[in-house]
Amino acid sequence: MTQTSYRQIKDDVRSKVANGTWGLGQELPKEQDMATDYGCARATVNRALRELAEEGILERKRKSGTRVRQAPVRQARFDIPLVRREIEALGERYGYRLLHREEGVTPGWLSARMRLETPAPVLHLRCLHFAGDAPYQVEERWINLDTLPGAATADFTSSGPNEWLIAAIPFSDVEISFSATSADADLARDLSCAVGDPLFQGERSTWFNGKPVTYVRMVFRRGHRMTTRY
Amino acid sequence: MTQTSYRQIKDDVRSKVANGTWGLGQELPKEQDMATDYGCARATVNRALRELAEEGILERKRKSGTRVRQAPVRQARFDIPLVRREIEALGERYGYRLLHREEGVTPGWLSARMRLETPAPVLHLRCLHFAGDAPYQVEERWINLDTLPGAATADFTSSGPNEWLIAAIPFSDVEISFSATSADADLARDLSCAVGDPLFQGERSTWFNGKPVTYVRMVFRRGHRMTTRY
DNA sequence: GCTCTTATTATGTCTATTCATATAGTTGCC
DNA sequence: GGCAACTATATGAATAGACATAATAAGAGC
Repeated sequence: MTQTSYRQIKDDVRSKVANGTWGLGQELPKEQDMATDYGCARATVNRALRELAEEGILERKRKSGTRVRQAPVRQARFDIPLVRREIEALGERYGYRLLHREEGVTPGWLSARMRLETPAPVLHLRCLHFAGDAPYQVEERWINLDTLPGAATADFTSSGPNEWLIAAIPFSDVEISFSATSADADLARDLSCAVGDPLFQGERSTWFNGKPVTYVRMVFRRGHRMTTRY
Repeated sequence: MTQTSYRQIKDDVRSKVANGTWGLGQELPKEQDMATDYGCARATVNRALRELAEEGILERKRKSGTRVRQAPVRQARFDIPLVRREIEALGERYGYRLLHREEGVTPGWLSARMRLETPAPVLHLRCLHFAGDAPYQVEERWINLDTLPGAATADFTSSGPNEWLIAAIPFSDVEISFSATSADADLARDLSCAVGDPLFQGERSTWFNGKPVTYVRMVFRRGHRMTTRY
């Protein structure tokens, strides 16, 4: 191959940063010079450097140039798939069960999470996702019936609300957060663990054009880890 | 402005997906057509769509075209800054204390985490990071002295190993994972919480050219959450 | 010395064109 | 029908050239 790929340049720059040829905070040659060195167009170098900057490795500023980031504010990317896929990716059989279903109005803490001014009618569901025969995740979900009245009549006994929601409504804003919690009596029973066991949990709120759609709390089985590499 | 920016196109496509104009799995017009519609070059549309695909909103395949992703395997990006920055970003005064320092060899579990064949000499540090006067994070770190002999003589009493490491060695491979743990007696004392409290923890291993550099376990104060929006 | 203005410059983006590459569809053979 | 070979096509990527923009550096005026 005679053409220089932006990938080659990325790899080259990355390794030069990794092996210390270009130390922290050091300024790189300007795009035009690198382009001449690599024997390619400036646009090609530009793309390579731009992507590396997005990955958090470089820092770029107009006029002042490109330099290696001082403090690696590196951002880790985690894939947040559907539970079903997550379990099937583990090579396990996916199973689902609806534990509880109830209509009501948003309690105070939920109104806050959903950024609601006044309480709204909600459908509350508690479901269990299995990996093989073992419980994998407890999903506790609230769906705003003002935004999605159809949820009241939907059947969640054989498949989870996630699948239904995806088909029912798009979303424009999402907030995800992860934290630790400990197993209360219900969680201990559903996830077959001991009361007080530390559990990893995720919470996600979604909005559509400013209107709250749903809030979900996903509590994973004991020992769950969310991992990424780069 | 008469020129069409790839940002405008991104926003437009994003909103069309968000408001349901283009439903899940639906195929978008081909690049060339969109370019004519927007009155811009195909490269501009290409950049917009490429970036949206990278964000997990679209799915692209040569010849078959571009479509809205069916299952939002959306990837959440979390910024993993230095603790110091994290705390200062909260508007709190950053504080640091070294709790423990010890040289030894890698125990079995650590060899596994570092993917070591045979045990290696390590420096073990336990540090505490403060937000204001309150403990914020316990950092338990092991540094491979085979890779970084200089760590043995470094002074970690006034500033954390992270700062030192960043200046001392670049890294090429990183593995991060998050999970839940519960407070043992030591953690309870250092983080001023009760024994058994659920705590959010992160672990990070780094390698440089295949050689293990360091492993760190960061246990956050009670109630810590890692959040992202998009 | 100090502030304001101006010129310079590196990155940011867009265009138009070209070639590369994966792959869905079609064709043709058995 | 089933399978291999071929073709058409949408995206992927590179090039050269142009202009935009932010920010530094230099200069003017006080």
